[in-house]
Amino acid sequence: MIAGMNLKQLAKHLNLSQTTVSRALNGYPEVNAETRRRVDEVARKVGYRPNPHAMRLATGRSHAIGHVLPSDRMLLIDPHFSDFIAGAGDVYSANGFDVMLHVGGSEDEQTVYRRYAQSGAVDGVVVMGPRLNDWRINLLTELDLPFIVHGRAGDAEDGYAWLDIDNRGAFRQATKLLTDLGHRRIGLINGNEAFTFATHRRQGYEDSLRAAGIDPVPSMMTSDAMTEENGYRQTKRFLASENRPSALLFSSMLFISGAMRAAYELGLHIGSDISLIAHDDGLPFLNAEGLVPSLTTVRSSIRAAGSRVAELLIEMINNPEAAQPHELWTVDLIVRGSTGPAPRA
Amino acid sequence: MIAGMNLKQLAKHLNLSQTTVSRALNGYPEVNAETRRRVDEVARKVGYRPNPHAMRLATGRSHAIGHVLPSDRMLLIDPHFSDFIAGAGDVYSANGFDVMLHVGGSEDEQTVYRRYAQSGAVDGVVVMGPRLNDWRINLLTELDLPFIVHGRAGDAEDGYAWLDIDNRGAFRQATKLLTDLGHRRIGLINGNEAFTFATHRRQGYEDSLRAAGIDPVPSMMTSDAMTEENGYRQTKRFLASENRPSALLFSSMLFISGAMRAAYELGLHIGSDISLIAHDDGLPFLNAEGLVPSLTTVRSSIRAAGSRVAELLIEMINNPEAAQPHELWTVDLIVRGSTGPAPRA
DNA sequence: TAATTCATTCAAAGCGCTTTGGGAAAAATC
DNA sequence: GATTTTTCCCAAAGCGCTTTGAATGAATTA
Repeated sequence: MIAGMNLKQLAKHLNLSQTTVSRALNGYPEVNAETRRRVDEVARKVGYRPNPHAMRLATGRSHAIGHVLPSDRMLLIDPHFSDFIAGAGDVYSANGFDVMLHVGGSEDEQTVYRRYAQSGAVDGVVVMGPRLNDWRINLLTELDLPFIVHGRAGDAEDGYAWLDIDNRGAFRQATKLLTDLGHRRIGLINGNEAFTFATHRRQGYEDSLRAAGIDPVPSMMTSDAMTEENGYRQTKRFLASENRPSALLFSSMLFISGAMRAAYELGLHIGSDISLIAHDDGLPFLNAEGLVPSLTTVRSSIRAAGSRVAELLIEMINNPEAAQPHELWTVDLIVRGSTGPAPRA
Repeated sequence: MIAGMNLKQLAKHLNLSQTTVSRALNGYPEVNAETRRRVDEVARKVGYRPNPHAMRLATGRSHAIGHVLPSDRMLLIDPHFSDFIAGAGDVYSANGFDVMLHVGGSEDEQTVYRRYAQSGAVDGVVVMGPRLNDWRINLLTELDLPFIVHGRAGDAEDGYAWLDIDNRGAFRQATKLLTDLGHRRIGLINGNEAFTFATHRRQGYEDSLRAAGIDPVPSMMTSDAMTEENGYRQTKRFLASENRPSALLFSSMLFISGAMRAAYELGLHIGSDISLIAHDDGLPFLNAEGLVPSLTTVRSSIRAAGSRVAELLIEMINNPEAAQPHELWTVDLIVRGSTGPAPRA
């Protein structure tokens, strides 16, 4: 294990040219099997590591993936992000990719993308938390920087790569469970509907209401940052209103503890007086099954999505000709103890 | 705005040598004021951006900071991390630094650090979630890679740069508040004590118990992953035990909603039957003030710590001769509604 | 006026890698 | 046996920047 060993030295050490060593190391065919073996062996023995900057300069490829998080968009700098990146990170490093993270700062988000594209600082980027007709998609397309969207940016689903969960279907299922149980007044405590995932969830909710002959009304829906406090406040508001809902649907587990507190405070029994369903991203510190009563959820691991998004992006980078991937993941409804038949009026 | 403009072209465009242009752009003194002005102007006009890889290769400096997160150490891949990085990220990008994030993957953590050091992939690293006598400190010192620890690794506080909050003092204060209020049976629901922050908190708790003439006993302490579920379980266990504590101290807000649920379930009134204090890292989705009753906390923003850690590290990188920074932040005790006098036995 | 110094600028040599364009020996073809 | 291919390897150019070592003319000093 020699510290600052570089190609030149390694080549001299082997009595070979840099060219041959480089080729041997990078798996090019025009090198004798025995030579390659020797090179590999010695390289390993001396702990040779190509200098990444030199490699990048020479190849123009950075072996890095960009994640850009605006700091004003607080909703992303949140636990969902770390779980997503935990999933993606595994795949990145398994494939020799680094993550370039850019958070907030003075430089405007658009400039960051332009810089990435022009300088080749990253080989691709992941777009998280897309909004309706997100401008990033146009920009990145124009810049010709490979990217994949976690989620979708609206109705036009072609023209860019994405992986999304079926939020609409999930909330359709969840709502249907409730209507099937006889609930007629069902409140939706949604995330910020500037994000498409939230509007999709509302649509699913409305779909099933209509299918059950119920008119969706705005007074039964809220759209807000996903925090414990909002969960508490909105739940309390709903449950304290006259003609209160008998069931509530939440866009995030982050709402739930607040919601449960509100129910406790009002002396309502969860699962009978009031039914609760939440979307569960599988955040490790918030376990739906461990709640009392255990929580009925529509569940899809955001971490798994992170891994898969990473895989797809790397494939796109390695094979730019291939078709843009589009993956829509179905979401499982897991019925647990927090849902029950609608109480008789 | 010309796309692929490089130094050579820019120099030709200006009728100057690359040398002069480079120097002008980088603020070296040996260039005429008027020339510099011209260079700056034209560079801006054509949108010239130096190729970072070339820059890195030439200077050996990467302008990047490494954050390495082992995926097995789940406690770090959690909301605390994203808030920390949100704070740090602002500072990084304001100073032209990128974040290299490495999460899990097959490559072992030590190898990643070695690679970073040898290849100059990063100019420095941030060590998060230190344990007692954390091996990373020795390794990084040996590798001569600038680093700063968020937290401390044990008793020897010299020999490495760190920024920590006064966890011991914080829990001393919190515990003292409780003993002053007459509480004698105080439970500690701590994070995993493999991490130094948690042991420091226990020490603070024990300090104040002793000061009040109370013997700390293991049966009044737990040490566990900071999840909602553990908060619920441990609280319930404590409160259901005979001779139950009249006050509980929590190492994280993540425990709290679970704890409050447990109290509600047992019909205990928070703030009178049972007093609660938690450490509050200022996670945006979990607001102590918004709870009902509002929660007494010891509070220190992890996001602010992130910014400051970033600043310090950048200073260290820019000025390697300077003394290693050590910052110990005091923590504020904020008394709110969840604490009250001990109930008469 | 001659000898120094200063202020600017430049050409050229790296940084450590990949890749192009040969080239010599060995193997295959005629 | 002569010619063509193949196999394997190399020298050198290039990626886009920084930095060293000189060179020029102007300004200063003696």
